[in-house]
Amino acid sequence: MTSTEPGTGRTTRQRRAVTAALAAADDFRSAQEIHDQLRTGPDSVGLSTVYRTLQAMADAGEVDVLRSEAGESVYRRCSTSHHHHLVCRSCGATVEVAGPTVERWTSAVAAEHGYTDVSHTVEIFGTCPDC
Amino acid sequence: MTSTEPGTGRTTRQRRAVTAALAAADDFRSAQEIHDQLRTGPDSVGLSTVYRTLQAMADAGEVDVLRSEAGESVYRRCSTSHHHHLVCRSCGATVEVAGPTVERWTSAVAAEHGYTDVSHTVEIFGTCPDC
DNA sequence: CGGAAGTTGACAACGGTTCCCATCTGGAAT
DNA sequence: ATTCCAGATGGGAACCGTTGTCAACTTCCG
Ligand SMILES: [Zn+2]
Ligand SMILES: [Zn+2]
Ligand SMILES: [Zn+2]
Ligand SMILES: [Zn+2]
Repeated sequence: MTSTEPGTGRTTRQRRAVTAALAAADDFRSAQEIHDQLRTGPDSVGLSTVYRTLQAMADAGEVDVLRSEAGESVYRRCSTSHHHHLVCRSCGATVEVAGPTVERWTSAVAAEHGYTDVSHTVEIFGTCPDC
Repeated sequence: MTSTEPGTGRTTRQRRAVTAALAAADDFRSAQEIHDQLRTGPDSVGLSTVYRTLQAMADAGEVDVLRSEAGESVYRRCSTSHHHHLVCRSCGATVEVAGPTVERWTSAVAAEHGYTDVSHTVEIFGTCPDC
């Protein structure tokens, strides 16, 4: 236990299908959306498996997860480095953004109040140029 | 329609109880926690009413709402000006934080990508000095 | 080829939230 | 103070995303 390489698990048709669906989309998708999309095609995948696969990918840091305003978890294939999201609230178009400014600010604020072991969530919502 | 003062509704024993419970707490509380707390006292309030009251207060901007990691909505009486939260992930102690730095950064990032009508969410988590 | 370990999926169970509606009540009008 | 009704309440059912269960199936090592 606590192995450094917990293993990526087996390569199955189902996992390939979920990964592909996520790679094809450029915005955030919910587990149910992915399940619906695959269900109509030749690579149907059970809902449980979609949830399991997405969760595993999230744990492995292969996808970013965030909660939609409606409370459901949505997933997106992202770069591996630390970043945040600028999301169009009308069409869902997403831009990855990063910068030392916000990282420094959160660290400084936490330190100022004596908080340690700091993490943060930052999301920006707006209307994109195409909307 | 679109009245400037939509009316605060009637003053009932139940709403007073929920408001008081929220005023007494200094950290974020869920609807069910408030319901449980009141249920054991002399001012019992139905769960539906707790939900309705909290939602109304949130809509009126009287309380801040955020989603716990477990997915439930938690509420807290806060100052009315725009701010964010520094929360201890062990004891829940909350500090309101505000500053032009992060506000400017989010605006700048959004503008840089042509996004308009911008809003943002920022939360900082850490371990407070007492933990 | 076995065959053990890992994976799948239909379905049940779960938990937070919302909906429904018969009943009750605050408070304005009289 | 009494009347009266729009507004408010609450118990339970419905809803919905998510997680658990477990027998059947698949991968892949030897
Ligand atoms: Zn991302
Ligand atoms: Zn960051
Ligand atoms: Zn606040
Ligand atoms: Zn802000």
